Amino acid sequence: METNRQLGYFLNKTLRIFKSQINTEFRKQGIELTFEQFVVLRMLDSNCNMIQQDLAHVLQKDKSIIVRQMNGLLDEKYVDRLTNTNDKRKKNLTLTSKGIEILEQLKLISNDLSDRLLAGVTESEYETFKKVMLKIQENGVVEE
Amino acid sequence: METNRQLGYFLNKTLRIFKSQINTEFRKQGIELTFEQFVVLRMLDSNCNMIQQDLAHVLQKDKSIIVRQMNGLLDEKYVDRLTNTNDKRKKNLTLTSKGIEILEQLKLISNDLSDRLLAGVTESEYETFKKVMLKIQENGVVEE
DNA sequence: CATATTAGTTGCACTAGTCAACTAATATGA
DNA sequence: TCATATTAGTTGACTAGTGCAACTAATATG
Repeated sequence: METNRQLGYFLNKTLRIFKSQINTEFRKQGIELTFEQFVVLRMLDSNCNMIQQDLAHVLQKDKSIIVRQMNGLLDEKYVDRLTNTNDKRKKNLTLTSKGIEILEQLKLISNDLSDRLLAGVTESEYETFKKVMLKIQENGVVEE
Repeated sequence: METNRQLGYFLNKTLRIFKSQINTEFRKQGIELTFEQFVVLRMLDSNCNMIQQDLAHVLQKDKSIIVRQMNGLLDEKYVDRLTNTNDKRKKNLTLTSKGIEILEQLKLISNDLSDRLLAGVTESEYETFKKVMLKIQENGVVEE
């Protein structure tokens, strides 16, 4: 494979475009959430009873970041955080009905934006694109 | 194309892995530069006599961000910033020899990391991957 | 020549992320 | 059992990156 692939450069620029446009759309629709919080909400929607450590692990973030992002979501009552009765260290996270509701709106915005940004990209090209990113994520796991 | 592609999610997680690992490697080698500054240096290396607005436009960032990133590079004497004699509003940016030198080191780190993260990805898959990102960037251009 | 535009700069506010220290709860093993 | 280690969560201090608005200085435009 050739050198100077500029992997980081391409990823960086592409994500900045995505993030800035989705955040702009959130503001336009009066939604006071960030893209990162959207990712967390989506994660809680598809995985039941996650705790903060699970989120930190899946998203490959420091647990302190999760705490802070969660605080915002709790303040706005999008998420419930309940201490696990079997293990009082753990706090189970679940979406409230308000959270489920806003998530539907956020998904619509995200899907519309993705449609627009991926115009002209075939299904098979997108599959390859996703496959490469999953491979990078797999290769990027840091051994402890 | 299916909905719920999670374009942002994949991009976000992949880039976070890349950035955090390249910044760690920079620190390990005693390099006090960030990934973003590396991108800027690379850009100045391949495009002669850019001004800050050019950088802001190519990188799709606010011009104020460029000013601040440039200040750090100027302090460390990796870059020269000279007022254009024909148009005194503009400031031409060029790499110093120190800048060219460190850039070679940064490129090595970046290429090594990319090699590691892209292990198992074929040349043609990477080409498709890049093509999709370029398409997103093209579709993401905001009309003024 | 008045006005608009452009390039750069600065201040302010905020999100994201890193790191270290800390508490509380639970697990482990001599 | 009980000292010790580990785990989950929290907080504080710090830095990088970003976005926006206001501003200066220089140039372009009609």
